[in-house]
Amino acid sequence: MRRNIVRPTIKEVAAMARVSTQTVSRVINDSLNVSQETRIRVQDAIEKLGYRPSALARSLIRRRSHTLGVVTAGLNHIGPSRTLNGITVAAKAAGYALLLNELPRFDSNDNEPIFQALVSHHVDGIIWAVQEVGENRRWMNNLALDSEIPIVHLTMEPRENVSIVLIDSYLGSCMAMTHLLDQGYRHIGYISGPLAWWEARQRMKAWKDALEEAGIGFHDNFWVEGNWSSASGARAAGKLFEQYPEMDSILVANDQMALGAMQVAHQKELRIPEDVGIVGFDNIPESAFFWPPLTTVNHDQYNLGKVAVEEIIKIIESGWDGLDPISPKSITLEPTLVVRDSSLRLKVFEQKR
Amino acid sequence: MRRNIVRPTIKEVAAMARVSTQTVSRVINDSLNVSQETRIRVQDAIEKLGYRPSALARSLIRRRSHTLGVVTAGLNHIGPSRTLNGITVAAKAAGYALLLNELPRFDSNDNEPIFQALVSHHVDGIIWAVQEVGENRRWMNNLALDSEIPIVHLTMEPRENVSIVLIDSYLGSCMAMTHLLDQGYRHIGYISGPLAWWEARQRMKAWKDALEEAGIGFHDNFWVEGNWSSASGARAAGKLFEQYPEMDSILVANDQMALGAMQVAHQKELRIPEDVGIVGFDNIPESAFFWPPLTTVNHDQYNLGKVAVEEIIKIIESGWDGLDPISPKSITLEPTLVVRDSSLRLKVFEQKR
DNA sequence: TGTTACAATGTTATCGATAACGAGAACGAT
DNA sequence: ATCGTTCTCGTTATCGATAACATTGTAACA
Repeated sequence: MRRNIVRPTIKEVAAMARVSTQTVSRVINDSLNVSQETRIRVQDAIEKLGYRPSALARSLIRRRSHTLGVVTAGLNHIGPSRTLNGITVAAKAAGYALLLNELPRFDSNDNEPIFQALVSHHVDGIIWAVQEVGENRRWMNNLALDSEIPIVHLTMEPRENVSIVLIDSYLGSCMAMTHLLDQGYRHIGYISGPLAWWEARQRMKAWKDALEEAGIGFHDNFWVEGNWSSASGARAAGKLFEQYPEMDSILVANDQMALGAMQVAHQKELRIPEDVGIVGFDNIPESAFFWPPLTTVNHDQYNLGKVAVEEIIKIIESGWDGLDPISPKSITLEPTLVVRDSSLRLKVFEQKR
Repeated sequence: MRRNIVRPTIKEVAAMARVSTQTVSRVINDSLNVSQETRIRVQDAIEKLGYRPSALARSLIRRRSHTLGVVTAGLNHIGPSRTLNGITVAAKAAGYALLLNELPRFDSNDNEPIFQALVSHHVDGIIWAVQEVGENRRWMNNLALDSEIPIVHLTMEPRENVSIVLIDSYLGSCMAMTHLLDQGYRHIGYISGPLAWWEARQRMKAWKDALEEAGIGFHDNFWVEGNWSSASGARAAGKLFEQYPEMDSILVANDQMALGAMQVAHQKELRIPEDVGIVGFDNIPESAFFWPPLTTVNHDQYNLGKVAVEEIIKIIESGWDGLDPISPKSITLEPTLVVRDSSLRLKVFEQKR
């Protein structure tokens, strides 16, 4: 019953225009060697039938799909979905379709099936938009390096012979620390993301290094590990206030945990930023409306996705045009610091004077 | 230089196993009529060559792609991406691939190109995961109704002969209003989403109806229109406090705007919930950690996506198996109310006693 | 013993397009 | 008049697989 109305194929167009399918193909591909007369006849037929070429058939014969595979994880979090947003926009601008895959967990390492699925769809390139967590890059050793299909990875530790795009989290944390020290905070606690995450380790290392450099030194009581969620941020803050009573500020590895920490501070009737300064990381849109507004490191995940697409398309098209192959490299994007009230202790003091 | 390592095809497997390609095809498709001996020889060859069938070639000959087109918008917002999350999980469970498309704006109506692109990729079905906003469903009149390809729409006004999955926002607002009235609030202001959105109109209508029903009545001073952002929520709350001084509570059409409203309340040194109760909508994960924690309507967008996929697969497979076609219908999911401190005025009064 | 049935396999056509090659016409050069 | 070019268009092979049909061999049955 269904499928009465079948999409017209190139054959029907050819029949209607009384030419061969090859000539129709020439018309839709803007080949020069078609007479004006014939071209118009074919275009009329196309118009009348509502014909659109099949991307599938084209991909097969041209051995080029103009499709990118995207592998992501945790789309229920805002970070990965902002990156995906950047990917969709850049892909559309470049005329590529996207085949989307989401891993069940961030640290999933059983990725050969996904890889195979993408290959079987003849994608021209793959964007592996999954953070490096635990052992979730081990599959690369067996598989991808000798693969003929280009891959760009997001947010993983730079390696030889791999294309990577990432945001410099270490730098972001440094900027946050400089700011806190400038504001006169000296007892700066830290709430980390899960240390299985490469990026969490980067962010934490910068905090530690900055403490050492400032001559403050480091102690295990100064920090607690969370799991990125607001709930874990709240728990971590609770522990920190207990184990580090002199603490006058907290650097937090993401905004959600910072929100949890702020809630705890409110419950303890501590004033932010006078009694405790708070700085987050990521600059989620809501953070400007936390109470008080949160100082945070702006981490442009949209742009991360966009740059990754641009890079992989460069790689694909260079290979296709027979140009010199682009050698794999890491591209590092820089974060910026967004200063808001949650850490502006000096401003409050001034106002009180 | 690149593409030395070409994927093996069924022909190479056939050659290595000394059988016809048809027999290889039988083996990979678990056909019964293959001798044990041959089957093993073929499987060995497959193994040795690392052969995987081409999804592209299969889609073409089988006239079935096992691919769904997904059209979304605003992936930088958490709502759409949670829905997408549900879509990816359900699609993977059912063995379908996803072709992703993101509209440049929520109210984009120039959708024929996107539709054509999906059709040209031979998707088996389309999930139109874009809210109904402004005129963004007008394209359906021209195009989709006589199309042979099944479509499921998310969150749009129920219509005849269209498959729709939606969450009952009207009901959600009603639940919120009942709760506020129970808590003794009588001057309930409203911050709406942009009224070009069908869902925003639903949410608002329930507020209005509940006011009338409670005998409180309605005045234009009682509400302000926002644009879903926290910033607009803050602006709206500012206006409301001015134009509606007796206001003792605000129902807000989403959590982000509620956050903005709470910030304004803090700035005015109003106590929440004693001086002003606040209820949001959506239950974003952060809302449990606002200060105070936000009462809100839980809107399961993950499930929305999941149900949509299950529904479209039912439709696709019924058509494919020649079963009775499933007639288009609306599926309505129910929200729930999550009560937290921002609206619990009675509890605070009790504690003070 | 011939007929039938079925299991196991191969051959050819097909999905919807393009690549590769070829052929006729028009034209100018020799 | 012959030849080579160029333009226009058609024919055949191909991408990587499966559908549809054909063929062979063997066991079972009348």
